[in-house]
Amino acid sequence: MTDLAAVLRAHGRRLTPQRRRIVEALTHLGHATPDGVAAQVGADGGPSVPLSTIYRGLEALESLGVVSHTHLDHRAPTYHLTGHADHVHLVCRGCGTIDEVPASAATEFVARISASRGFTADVTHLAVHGWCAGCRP
Amino acid sequence: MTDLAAVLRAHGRRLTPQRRRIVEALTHLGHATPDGVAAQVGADGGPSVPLSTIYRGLEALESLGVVSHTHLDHRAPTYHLTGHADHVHLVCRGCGTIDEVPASAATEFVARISASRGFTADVTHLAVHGWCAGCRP
DNA sequence: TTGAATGCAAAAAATTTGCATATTG
DNA sequence: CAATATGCAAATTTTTTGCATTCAA
Repeated sequence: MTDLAAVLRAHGRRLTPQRRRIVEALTHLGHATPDGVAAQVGADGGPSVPLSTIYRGLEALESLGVVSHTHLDHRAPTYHLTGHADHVHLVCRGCGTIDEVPASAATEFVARISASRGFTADVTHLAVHGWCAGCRP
Repeated sequence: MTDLAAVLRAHGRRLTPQRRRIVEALTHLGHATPDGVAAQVGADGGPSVPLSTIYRGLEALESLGVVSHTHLDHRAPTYHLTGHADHVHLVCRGCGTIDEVPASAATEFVARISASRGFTADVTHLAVHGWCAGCRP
C-alpha cells in the first residue's frame, strides 16, 4: 500500500514497518481490540511489537482516518480499517451474539438526523444493542 | 420508589441504601460514568461509597434492567436509568460535542432490522458517531 | 437467622507516558 | 540531518476480587 505511506507522509507522519503490520493485522482480522491486534501482529512472523506501539500506531492511523473504532461490547474498543465493508453490528444483550446488517439499513435514519441537526453520521460499524430473535424478551 | 425494592426482591436481591443512592444519583445526573456516580453519591450528604460498591451496584441494577449503559466516548461507560427519556446521542468526532435527538428518529431503522433479522433493537441512548454541522469534513 | 451486600485493601487489567535510541523521509 | 517512532520500563487509570463484617428481609 504505497497509498498508506502517502497518507501518512501528507501529514508529516511516517510509515514504519510496525504500522504496516498493524494495518495488515486489521485487514486480516476485520475487527480487533488493541490486544488482538498485538496478538495478530506478533503472529505474522515478525518480531513482537509492544502494546504501547500498537496503541500509538492505532491512534496515529485513526487520526488520519485510516482506521476507526467502536465499542461492540462492554469494555473493548474494537478497531477496523475505515474502508472495511460498511455494516452495523447488532449486539444481543441476552446471548452476546453479534450479527451484522448492511449500513444501508440506516440510510433513512442517517438522512433524518442530517436534516434535523446537520449531523453527518458515520454508521459504519455502529453498534446497536438489543435482543436477537432467540432472546427477545 | 417501593417499586425499586420490589424489583430487587423479586430476584432475591436487596435494596440497600447504597443502591438507593446510586439510583438517585442517576436520576439527578441523567448519565454518568461509575466514577461520576460515585462523586454524586458522595455529594448527596451521606457517607462516601467505595467504587467497588458502585460497580457492583450498577452491575446488579443493570442485570435487573433498572439501569443500562452505553459508550458515549472512547473509554467511558456511561450509565443511565433505563426509564430515562429515550434519545439517541450524536457524538462529534471533531469537537466531541454530544447532541441528542429523540429515539423516534430511528423508528424506521429499528423496524427494518426487526423485519430482516428479528432483532429487537434498543436505541435508547444509542451513540452515533460522526461530525456535527461545524466539523463536517 | 441467613444469605446478600458492603468496605477495605490488594490484585488485575487496560492505557498512557518518559526517555534514550533507532529510523524514516 | 532532523524530526518522528520505537522499545522498555514505570506510572496511571479503571475495574475486579477476596474476605471478614454488617445488614436487609
